Amino acid sequence: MTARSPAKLKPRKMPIQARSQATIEAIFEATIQVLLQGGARALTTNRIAEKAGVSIGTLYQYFPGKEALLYALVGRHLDKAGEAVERACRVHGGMSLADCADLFVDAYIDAKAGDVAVSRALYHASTELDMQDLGAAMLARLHQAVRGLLEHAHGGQPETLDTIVFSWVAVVTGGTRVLFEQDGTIERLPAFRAQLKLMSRAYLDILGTSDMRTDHTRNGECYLAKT
Amino acid sequence: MTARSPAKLKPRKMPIQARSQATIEAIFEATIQVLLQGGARALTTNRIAEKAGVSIGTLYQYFPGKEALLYALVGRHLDKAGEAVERACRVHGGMSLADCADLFVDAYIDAKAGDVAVSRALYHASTELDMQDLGAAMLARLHQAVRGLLEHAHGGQPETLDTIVFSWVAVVTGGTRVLFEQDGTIERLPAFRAQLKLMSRAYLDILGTSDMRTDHTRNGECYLAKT
Amino acid sequence: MTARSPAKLKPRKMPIQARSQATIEAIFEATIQVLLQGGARALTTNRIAEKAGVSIGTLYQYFPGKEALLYALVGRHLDKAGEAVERACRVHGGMSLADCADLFVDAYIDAKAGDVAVSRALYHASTELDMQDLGAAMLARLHQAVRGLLEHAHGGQPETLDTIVFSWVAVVTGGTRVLFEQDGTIERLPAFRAQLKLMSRAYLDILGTSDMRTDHTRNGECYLAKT
Amino acid sequence: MTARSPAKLKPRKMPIQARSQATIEAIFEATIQVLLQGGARALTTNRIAEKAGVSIGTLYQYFPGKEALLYALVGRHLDKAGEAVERACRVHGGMSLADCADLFVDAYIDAKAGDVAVSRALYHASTELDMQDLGAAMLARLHQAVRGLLEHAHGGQPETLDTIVFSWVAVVTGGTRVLFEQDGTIERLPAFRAQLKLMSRAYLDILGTSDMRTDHTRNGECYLAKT
DNA sequence: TATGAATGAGATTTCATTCAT
DNA sequence: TATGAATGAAATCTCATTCAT
Repeated sequence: MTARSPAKLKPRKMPIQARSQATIEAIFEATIQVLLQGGARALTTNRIAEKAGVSIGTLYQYFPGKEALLYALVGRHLDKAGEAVERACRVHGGMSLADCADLFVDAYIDAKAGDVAVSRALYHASTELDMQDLGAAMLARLHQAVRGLLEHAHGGQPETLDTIVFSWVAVVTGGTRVLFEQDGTIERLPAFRAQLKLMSRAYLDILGTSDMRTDHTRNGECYLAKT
Repeated sequence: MTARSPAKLKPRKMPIQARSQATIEAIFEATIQVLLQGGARALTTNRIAEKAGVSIGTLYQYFPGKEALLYALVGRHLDKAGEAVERACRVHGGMSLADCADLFVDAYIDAKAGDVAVSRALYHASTELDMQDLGAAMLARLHQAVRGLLEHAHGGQPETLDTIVFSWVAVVTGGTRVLFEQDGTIERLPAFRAQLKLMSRAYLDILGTSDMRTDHTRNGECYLAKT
Repeated sequence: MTARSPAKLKPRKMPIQARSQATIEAIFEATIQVLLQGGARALTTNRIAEKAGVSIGTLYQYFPGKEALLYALVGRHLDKAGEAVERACRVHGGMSLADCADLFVDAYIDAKAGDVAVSRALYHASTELDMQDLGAAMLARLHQAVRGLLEHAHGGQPETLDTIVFSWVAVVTGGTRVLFEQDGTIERLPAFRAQLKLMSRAYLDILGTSDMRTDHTRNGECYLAKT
Repeated sequence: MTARSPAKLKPRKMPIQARSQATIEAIFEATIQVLLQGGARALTTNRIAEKAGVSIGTLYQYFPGKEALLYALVGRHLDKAGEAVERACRVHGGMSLADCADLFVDAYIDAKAGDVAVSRALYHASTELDMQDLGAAMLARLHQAVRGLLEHAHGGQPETLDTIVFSWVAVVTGGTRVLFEQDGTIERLPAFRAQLKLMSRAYLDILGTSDMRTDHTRNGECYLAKT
C-alpha cells in the first residue's frame, strides 16, 4: 500500500507477542462478519469487539478508532487484489491485444470474486469513510500494471496510452462494481465477464488496427471513422 | 419515481401550497449544501434545518425522517437523469449502432455532468442509507431505454440483447462513477467520454457484424474467435 | 469577563425562550451541588445533568463540553467577585493608606466569603481545567481596581506602583486561597482577615513614609533601611 | 514524610536493591516529564511507564496505583522544600525580626524556585488527587519552623503567636503560589520577593513595636491604632 | 403550522489495573 | 521480577426525533 495514512488512520501498535497477531486477525474477521450481517449501519466498535471475542479496550490497543480499523482492513483487501492483478499482468510474453484484454478482465474479476460477499461489504463500508486515497492508490496501481501489459503489445504515444489505460481500467473496475453493489445481479457475473472481455478486445483491437500513433480524439471529440 | 418506497421513506404530505413547495425546495437545497461543505459526516437533520432557515420541527413536518429526505432527494436527482436519458433514447430514427453508442454515452454523461459536485455529494450520501432500490430502479430504467434504442438497430434474441444491454449499461454507469468519485479525475472526463464512445462503438459493432442471433458466450465462457 | 474564550470553551447557544434560562441556571446549580458533594472526581456531565433534572442532551445543547460549562460557571463567579471588589474600590474619597488596606482586604474576602463552600469547590474544579486566562483576567481586574485605589493615596512612579499592587494583590488573593483550600482552616478566617489588614497597612505605610518616588529594591534585592 | 498515608497510598515495597531504587527514580522522573510535556490530562500510568522505559506491570510492582505514585512524588518534593526551610530556620542566633522575615521568605521561595517548572507541574497534578493532607502537613511543618524562628525573637502569647505565624505562612506560600501558577508572572519573582520581604518586615515590626502580649484583634476586628 | 427545547439511546474512546506468561 | 496483552467500567458527546407551546 503506497498511500500515506493520516495519523488518525495509522494502526496503533506493532504486536510483539504472537497472541497479538491472532487478536488482530480476529478483529478483522469480526469486522467483516458484522458488516455482512448488519451492514454499515450496524458496524460499531463494540459489536466488532464482541464478535471478535475481545474487549473493546483491546480493539483500541491496536487501532486508534473505527476508521483506522476499516482503513487497514480495506487496505489489506485492496492490496491483495492489487497484487493478484499485478502478478497476472507480469506474465506478458508476446501476447495479442485480445489476450491482454482477457488477462486483465479475468485477473480483476477473479481478484474481486474470490469473496464476493466480503468485497461487497467492504465497498459499502469504505464509502462511509474518507478512503479516497486507498481507492486512488488502487487505481494507480492497476494503471501501472495495465500500462505495462499494453506497452509491449502496441506502440502508441505515452500520453495516448495513458488515456486508454485510464479509461479501460475505469470501465472494468466501475462496471464490475455495479454488479457487486446491486442485490441480485451477481448471478449475471459470468455473462458480464464474457461481455466485458468482448468489449475490451473490440476496444483494444480497434485502437490497434487504426494508427495507434495518432490520437483518436481531438479536443475530447472522437473522430475515428465509423466502420 | 418508479421504485416502490417502503412506508418509512414516503414523504409525509403532498405539498400543494406554494409555500410548502418552497420549504421543501429549501430543505433539498440545504441538504446538498451541507453535503458539499461537510460531507456525509456532517449531514445532520438539525444542520439541514438550520441551513434551510426552517426549524427542525418543520423539517419533520415534511419528511418522516432523515432517510426519507435523502431518499426523496436522491430519487429526484436520479429521476431527472433517468428522464434525460429516456428522452434522448426516444429519438431513434434509423440510427446506426455507432450513433446509438454515442447517443447513450453522451446522454448519460451529460445527465450526470450537469452538476458534478451535486452528483458526487449524492453518490456519497446514498451509500449511507439503504438505497439499493433507487439504484436498481435507475438501472432498470436505463436498461429499458437502452433496450429500446438497440432493438431497432439489430435483431438479436431478447435474452442475448438483455445481456448486452446490461453489460453496456453497467460499464457506462460504473465507469463514469469512477471518475466522479475520485478526487481530481473529473478533468479527464472529456477524454474518457471519447474513449467510452470508441469502446461502445467497437463493442456494438463487433456484436453487429458477427451473428447477433447466436450468443457469443456459452456457459459464461467467451468463445468468439479472436481476431 | 474580558478574557477571550477558545472556541471549545464558548457556550453553545443563546437561549431564546425563558425556559432555557431556567435550564442553564439549573445546570449551574447542579454543577455546584455535585462539586460540593463529590468533589472534582465526581464531576461528570451525566451526574450534572441528572442532578439538574435535565437530560444529558440538554446539557450539551448549551455547552460544548464539561470544560465550557465549568469555564462559564467559574467565569461567572469570578465576575461577581471582581465586580464587588471594583465597586468597593470606586468609593475612594480622600482615604488614608490604612483605610485603603482595609477596604481591599475586606472587599476581597467578603466577595469570596459570600459562599465559602462554593468558592472552595470552584477553586478545586478550576485547577482541573486550563483556566489560566480566567485567573489572569481576574488578577488583571483586581490589579486595575487596586491601582486606582492607591493612585490617589500616594504619588509614586507608575512602575513602582505596579510592582506594589501586583505583590499586594498576589499576597491577599493567594493567602486567602490557602484558607479556602485547606480543610478546617476556614474558622481561622476572622483572625486571618485582621492580620492581613494589619500586614497590608504596615506594608503600605512603610512604603508611604519612605520615599515612594524611589524604588525600594535594587536588582530585586531589598535595601530599605531596617527600622 | 510526616503525613500519615492511607493504606492505598503507601508505596508497595521498600526497595533496598539499587536496581529498584533506579527504577523508582526513573518512574518519578518520567512522571515529571509527562506532566511537563502534556499536563495533567496526559498523565496516564501507561505513558509514565513507557517514558520511564519500564513496563506498566513493573510500575504497579512499586506503586499500588496512580494516586500512590503521585502522592509519593509530591510528598518527596514537599519534603525537600520543607526540610530546606526547616534547615534555614534552625540557624537563628539572636536575629532581628527583619532578619527573620528575610530568612523565611528567602528560604521558602528558594525552595520553590529550585525548579519552577517541576513545582508548577506538581501543583497542578496535586489538585487532581486528594492531597489535602500533604498540603496540610507541609503547612504544619512550615508553621512549626516559623514558630521556632519567631519564638526567640519576641515574647508574645502562644495563641497570638500562632495566629501571626499562620497568617504569615499563608501569605508567603499563597502569594508565591500565585506567581508560580500563572503563565508569564514568574519573571516578576525577584521584585515580588523583595516586596514580600518588605511586607513581612513591616508586619513583624509593627507587631513587635506594639505590645505583642496583647492581641491586636478583638472578635476578629482589628483595633490597632493606625499610625 | 411552525417552533425549538428537550430527550436519551447509543456510539466512541480512555485508562487504571490485572494476570498469564 | 518483569512483561505487556487484555480488561471493562465509565466518561464524553452526538443526533434523530418528539412534543408542548
